[in-house]
Amino acid sequence: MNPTHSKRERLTAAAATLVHQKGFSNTTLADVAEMAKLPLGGIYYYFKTKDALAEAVTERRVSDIDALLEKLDRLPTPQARLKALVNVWAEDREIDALYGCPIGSLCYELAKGRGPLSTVASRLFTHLLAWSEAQFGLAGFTRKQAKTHALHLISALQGISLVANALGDSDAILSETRFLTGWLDTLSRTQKNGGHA
Amino acid sequence: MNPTHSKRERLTAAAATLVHQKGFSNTTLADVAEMAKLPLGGIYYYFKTKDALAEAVTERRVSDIDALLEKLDRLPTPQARLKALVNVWAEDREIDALYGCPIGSLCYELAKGRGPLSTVASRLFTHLLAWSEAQFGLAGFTRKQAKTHALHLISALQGISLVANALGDSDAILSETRFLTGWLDTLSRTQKNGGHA
DNA sequence: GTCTATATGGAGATAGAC
DNA sequence: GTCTATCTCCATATAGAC
Repeated sequence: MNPTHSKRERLTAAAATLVHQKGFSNTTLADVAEMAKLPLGGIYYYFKTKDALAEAVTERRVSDIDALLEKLDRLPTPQARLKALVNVWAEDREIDALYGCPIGSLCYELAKGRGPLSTVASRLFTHLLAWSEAQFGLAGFTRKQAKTHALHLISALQGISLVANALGDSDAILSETRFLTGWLDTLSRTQKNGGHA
Repeated sequence: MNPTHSKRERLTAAAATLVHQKGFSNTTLADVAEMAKLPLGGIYYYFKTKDALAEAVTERRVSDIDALLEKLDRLPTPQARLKALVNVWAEDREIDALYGCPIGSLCYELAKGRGPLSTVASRLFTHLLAWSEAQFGLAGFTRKQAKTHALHLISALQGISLVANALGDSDAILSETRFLTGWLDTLSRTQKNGGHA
């Protein structure tokens, strides 16, 4: 509605895309302005500094995660939800092999040197981990087991994105997501009271 | 011996440390010169460009990996070697939680945008994966299983480094390395002809 | 609110004395 | 081979007209 919000939205969207593809340091405000079809100086009405733009991009990623998890919450069982999360990586394998996971690569870059920004970035993982941990809990695992399994799952997804990106090989992601799906199945079978949400 | 090599060595060592701590983009040649106790201009006698320095850092990491794997090769069984690899991450957990895995964070950064440099960086993972795959093969797995397991292992180690770095939590690395060690034990037990190198 | 023009600083890279 | 001084470019950021 408000044209102000529309431009701000275009800026964060353009920045999110460019940061994913080229990294934050390699992305110039001129790049962002061009993709958002705004003059360079126009950015500063919406964002005082480049770091403020990075923060907006991070917030946007947090929203993406929250929206995804809400969608997954509609599935009937925790096992189905966890497998659906894994499946998101399988579906995004081509773009992740090209540019890495948008969350992981952002966190890794923002963690270097910048104090305040890295704090915001860490929220991306606390959300994912808390949700996964909750699912494992609902599936009947103890709190400790749920925590360990959630950490393993999210780490594996982040790691395969990084490795596949380094190798430029999207099939690696497919291999690992199949492995993780199998692991989740095995866990369900091992459980006594297997997964009634 | 040659004082030239000594300075070149000091430069790559300083660059490797700084790139790990602050990232490649955030590291200036002035930083490197200062840490290596050389004047800024002196760098250009050894490295024509900043990218050439990045390449030297990457080569250095490749050497580190090769030396590590050679050391692990002296262990009696493939299971012992794989568990020892995991243990390296457990031992390095404090520094990895602070700055991320030196290999993974370097690859992620160099993969963004730079064509030629990312190729060199990918060698870091091809070495690690080939070695791990060989160990799983020696442990009695089929080629396909060995490939899958190697990818899972290296991904998990990379992923936990990334997540622990984002959270600033070295205990996360400890949790995951314990999990992986347990997984390797389970694999051995599942195998019929368990692991005679 | 939006745009143009410009200031400022910093980082990579070079020239050239020694 | 080594060091000092400097150049140039470019990216962030600002000033100020409209």
